[in-house]
Amino acid sequence: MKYWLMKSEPGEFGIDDLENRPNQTEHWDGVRNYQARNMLRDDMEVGDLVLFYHSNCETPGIVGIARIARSAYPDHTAFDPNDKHFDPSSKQDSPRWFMVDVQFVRKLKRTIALAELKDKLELQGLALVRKGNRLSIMPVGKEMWDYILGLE
DNA sequence: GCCAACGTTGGC
DNA sequence: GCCAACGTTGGC
Repeated sequence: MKYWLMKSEPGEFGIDDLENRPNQTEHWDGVRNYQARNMLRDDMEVGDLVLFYHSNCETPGIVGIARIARSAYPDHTAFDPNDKHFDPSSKQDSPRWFMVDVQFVRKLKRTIALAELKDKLELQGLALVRKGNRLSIMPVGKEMWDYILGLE
């Protein structure tokens, strides 16, 4: 089993939104970055666990845990001209973009803020804390996973 | 709202 | 293939 971190803007789709979805499950659409896509498409498997991260908000940080409920399949929002993630170069018979389904597991007791994570020597290898990092999906090693949840 | 960092596009 | 211009991400 693998571990991940996925970013979302709570104003768009936050941990509370996931918790309140039917089945507490939602597809994770809109990934439009090749590096993130490749990991999502090639490496994410059902049962993998995810740190749910809130970005672009008052206190950016990790707020909950989710699990992968379905592995990659074509991101249909890329086919829809009315969707803000529309990409005319993604075709039905050769999709460029993919998504997975993510299921709510639990919220953390508190937000583990980015500012706090940045201070930890143990996490210096994590892409999240590197300056200028913009990757919205990234792998998290088991040791870092355990360490981060130990901060809760 | 500002702006640094980064990715993508397209002219050459 | 280079690189300037532009768009986006996301912390602050």
